[in-house]
Amino acid sequence: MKYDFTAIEKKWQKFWEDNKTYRVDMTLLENKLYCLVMFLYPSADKLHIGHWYNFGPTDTWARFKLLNGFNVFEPMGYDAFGLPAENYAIKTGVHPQDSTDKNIADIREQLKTMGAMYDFDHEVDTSKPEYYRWTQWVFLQLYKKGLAYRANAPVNWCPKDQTVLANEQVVDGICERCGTPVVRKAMTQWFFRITAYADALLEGLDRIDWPERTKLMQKNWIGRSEGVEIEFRIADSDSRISVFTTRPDTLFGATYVVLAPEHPLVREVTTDECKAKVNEYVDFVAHENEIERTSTTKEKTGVPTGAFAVNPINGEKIPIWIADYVLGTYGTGAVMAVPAHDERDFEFAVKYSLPIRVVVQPRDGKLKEPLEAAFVDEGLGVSSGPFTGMESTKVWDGIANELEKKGLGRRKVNYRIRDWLLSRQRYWGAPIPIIHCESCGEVPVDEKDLPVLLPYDVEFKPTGESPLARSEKFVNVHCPRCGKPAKRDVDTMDTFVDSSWYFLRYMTPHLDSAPFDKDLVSQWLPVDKYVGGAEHATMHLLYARFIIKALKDGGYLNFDEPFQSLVHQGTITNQGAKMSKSRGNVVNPDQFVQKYGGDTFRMFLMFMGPYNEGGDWSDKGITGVFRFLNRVFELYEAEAGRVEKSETEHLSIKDFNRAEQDVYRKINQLMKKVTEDTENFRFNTAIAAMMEFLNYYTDTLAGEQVVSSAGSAGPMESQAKIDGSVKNFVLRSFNILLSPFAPHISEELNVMIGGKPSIFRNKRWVQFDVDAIVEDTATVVIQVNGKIRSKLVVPVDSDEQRVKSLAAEEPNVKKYLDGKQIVKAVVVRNRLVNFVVK
RNA sequence: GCCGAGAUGGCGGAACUGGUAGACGCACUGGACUCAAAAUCCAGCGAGGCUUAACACCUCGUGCGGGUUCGAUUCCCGCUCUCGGCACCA
Repeated sequence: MKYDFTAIEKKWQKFWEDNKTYRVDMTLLENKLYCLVMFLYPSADKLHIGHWYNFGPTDTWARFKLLNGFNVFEPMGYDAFGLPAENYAIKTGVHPQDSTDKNIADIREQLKTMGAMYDFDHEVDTSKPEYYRWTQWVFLQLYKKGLAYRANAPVNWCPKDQTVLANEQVVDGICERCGTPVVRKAMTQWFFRITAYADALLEGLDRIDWPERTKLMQKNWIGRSEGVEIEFRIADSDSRISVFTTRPDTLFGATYVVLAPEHPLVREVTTDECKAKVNEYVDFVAHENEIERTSTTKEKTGVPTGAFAVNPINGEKIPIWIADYVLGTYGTGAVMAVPAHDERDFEFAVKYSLPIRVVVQPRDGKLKEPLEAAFVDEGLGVSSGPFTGMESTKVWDGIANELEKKGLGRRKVNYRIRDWLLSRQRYWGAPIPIIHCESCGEVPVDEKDLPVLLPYDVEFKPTGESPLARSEKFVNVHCPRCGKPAKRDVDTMDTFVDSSWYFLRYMTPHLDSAPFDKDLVSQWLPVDKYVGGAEHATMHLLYARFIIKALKDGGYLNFDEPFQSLVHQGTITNQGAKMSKSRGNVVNPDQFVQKYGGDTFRMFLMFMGPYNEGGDWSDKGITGVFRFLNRVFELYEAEAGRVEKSETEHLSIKDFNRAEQDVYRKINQLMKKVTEDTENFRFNTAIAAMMEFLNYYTDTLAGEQVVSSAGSAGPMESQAKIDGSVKNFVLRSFNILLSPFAPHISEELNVMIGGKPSIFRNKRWVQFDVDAIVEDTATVVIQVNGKIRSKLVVPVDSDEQRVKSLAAEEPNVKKYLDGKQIVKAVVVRNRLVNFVVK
């Protein structure tokens, strides 16, 4: 019989479903293990290779842990709100809810062909009222704690599409959909105060097992910097300009002050003579679009205001400029410029002939003046009043102390991270549960009145305002506080809010009385292993950490880091580009499942290379995995009749002949290798080792055939003959090793050799025999002056002197030693001998 | 520009703490089976040289240039290129 993967896979998928094989008893907490993949966006493209690459190997790992006795919970769900469904609706008129529901139904069927351990009774769907009701609840908890607020803020606006864009839709300052440059437009928006958690988010990184580069990305994104906020008095005025600097040690070198063009003091300080130029410039900057404004390659521009500021450390009067290289949104929106020690100030000062004054010299030598570039390192203070001659760090503290004493400055920590703008002027999302009342102002919807239902019948074509604003039924309500007519907030929430807490909902997806079961969540969380793409490093992974911390502070959770251990699968590209529908290079996994089966396909994805590296897609090589499974199937089919069909098999190692010892050692080595590799997501090498073993084992059996058919007596026969008990052991062990990788075929093989289904109910991983792994011979490499001249097979741990003299006797070694003087001989036990000769 | 990761045969990739580079697989070549093909099986497969009766043997070889070491894909210094992130954050 041939390996009929289609029949086998169908059969076992049905078996698993009928027997609820993967149902998890949530109340069994011993050895609990929460294995999570980032849930999926149910697009019309359905599952692509990238999903399989994320989910398949993770399922292998989860099965491996299950067989090792863990009570593994591996759920799947749908991040169903979001822009693509809405854009699709705008284009085709199909309502997002209809297309989403259909996509989910299709995708669920596709998921089943993968053979993963999902219990579909635990699915979550963020677009269903039973879910988003609680997303709104999350919003209200943050609102109650003052962590959600409304403010006027610039948003990304596409003038062509007449719509607000999410940050993810703006690629290099261009609207992802139509290619028009995005402009900034001020609108009143909702924010989460993630900045209040900046330090907590940094601190938590030290406690979690995440890829270092991801932690570093978050660290950089948060961008904590310690500095001093310094007050510059404005000459002939009572006003002051506050600047933030991380280099107060260079304060003596400040030769001008720069305000951001949108700084509130600009109008106040500008002198009459400069007014025209300044207004013109402010206007010019306001019309720059996002790319122009933030481009680092663009030449800096600016104009003087005519006013002067007084340096608080030495009373010097220095000019105040405005320039586009100072951001209104960071620090105080104003900087002190120290051209000698800051690259940007240097560039600007050179362009506008502003003075450049060196106040830090390198410890070894002097800077050549005029400077060719800013000297930004630390060193020794010069021309710095009482601080001259001191180390930069000393000057830093000295000046900071001095300013604090005089009340002209204070130490301050600034962050690069901004508050999370979460409102979207879009339809397909969870409505923000706020009511605006003329007399009461902002009124949160009462929790018992949740969910605020998203109306189905809404015109969602973009016009620049939120589609919900056009639904009178939705908008017009009575104020819950005073009863007067009021209006609902018409914005919806960023889908990253939905995905910031979904993993709490999986335990009890249909719970009606609360967002999650506090007891279950406190016992199953944090997630033990989270697997998903690195592209979420500074978005979803940061947002979720923040929401969890906020909920913990609200008293709802007993942990503050949601994902204890994180793994990123690599990205699968196609011809070097990310797969996406717009590029038309998406590869559909179904064709491979049809041609080779789900087992082969998921195994091939694991065999391609290191899991965290991904790579460019090519189906070259899938035949190798397919052949492997075919050969495995044939081996079991051929051997099934010849092995003992009992599960309790005691091996009497003492009686092993040479061939049996070899086989036993190799299978034990394999157990160790596959166990360690799978644990650490090194699937490719685990599979290679299984292939290697299969090659070895079929060769061995072939040798046995030759000997027995020849019928010759003597030592050869006794060496090659392998007892049924050993074969039985090999087949059982090998199948267990294979089962997390190719679950369908393994269930089938298990039955063929007399096992009871299901492997994943029996939960028995292999236990390797430590003593059996050790080789009894070693190949020692013999080098002369580091070049390999011969090899020697010796018993393990042979006497060094003996190995050395044996080595020297090797003909090809002797050749190189003759007539030379042996200066030294390096002997590494069981590995090599290196003669150093002159 | 800054931060991070990486570069190994025709291709994907192996190589434990510095110790046989190229495991495993693909592709390719030759052979067996077949009327033929597919599938399968066997053998070969980094480059070059020498001897080819054969086993061997020799030189070079892990992006480039140096260094440390008896010995470097592995460690150090300096480059080049590729990928990912950030984008004037003072």
